Amino acid sequence: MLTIGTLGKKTGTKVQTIRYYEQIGLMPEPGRTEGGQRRYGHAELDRLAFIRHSRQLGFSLEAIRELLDLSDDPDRPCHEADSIARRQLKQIEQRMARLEALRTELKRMVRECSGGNTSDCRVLEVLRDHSECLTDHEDIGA
Amino acid sequence: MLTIGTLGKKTGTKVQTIRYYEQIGLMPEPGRTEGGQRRYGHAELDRLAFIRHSRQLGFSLEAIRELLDLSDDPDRPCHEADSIARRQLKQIEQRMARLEALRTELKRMVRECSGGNTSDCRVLEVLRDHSECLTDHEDIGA
DNA sequence: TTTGAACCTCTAGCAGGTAGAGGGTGTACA
DNA sequence: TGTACACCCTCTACCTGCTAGAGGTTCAAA
Repeated sequence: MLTIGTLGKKTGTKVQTIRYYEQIGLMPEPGRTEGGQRRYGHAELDRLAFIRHSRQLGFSLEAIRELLDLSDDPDRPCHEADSIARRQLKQIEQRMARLEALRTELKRMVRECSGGNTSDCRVLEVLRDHSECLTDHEDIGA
Repeated sequence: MLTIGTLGKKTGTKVQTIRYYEQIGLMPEPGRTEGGQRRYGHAELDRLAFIRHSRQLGFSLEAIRELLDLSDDPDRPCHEADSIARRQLKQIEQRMARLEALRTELKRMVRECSGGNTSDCRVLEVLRDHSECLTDHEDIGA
């Protein structure tokens, strides 16, 4: 039987985060000692490892919830899991494209910096003048 | 004199967001009509455009606060603004590298999906088994 | 003058946690 | 058996960067 702290160490998760996952129903309510402390078994360790790995791949908690539901039911067809993963891949590719555009603009800004005073700083100037901006950024999220 | 709605349209900012920027001290308290409605001039329009453009380049509100302080003082040396921009560029390059690694792993997952049942789904299997994971993801942020 | 779009404040909510207060538990060691 | 102290508990509030809605007021065109 594992304490919450041990579980946290084994999976690289903060104790508070494990309790948070329990609160939102992603982790089950574990058994308790007489004194009320949580004790976990292997099933919970596996489940938490699954969650953490999925988070590291950028899946949202909602997507992970779906994936966990799927993996609880071995007879459901695989394409649902596959399509969640594809969706995730697409999101990541979109984010990368966006970051690529930002990188180009920032590089240009930095390259053109004169090293003088802020009054003729290229960085500030570029930020002030949106019309020089080549990229169209619809939304701001990372 | 511009209403808050007009300012919002000109800069692509929601009205609530402008009020939020005022609340956190990023935008100044503007003049008001007798009835209490906000009215803006050109200085505020420029300032908001600066903020929005910086946000679109991924700068945090704190970084923008620094940049605005710098640009308010034309005699300060430029290298502070330059280093904020370089920091931002670095962050973006780190994020891109991270996303690149995730993309590789997700692509592998999706490619290997059998199309059968979840019981032998490659996607779920990979998520369950962290040891197959080639990348080391320190933190999860986007 | 009337209509109705746009404005006002205030509070609460989103993701995905993190931090701290104030107190209880479990166990190793003497 | 006592005691130290690391770890656990709940609860609440905070973080970023907004967004939504309730309930009410103002402005400007027709």
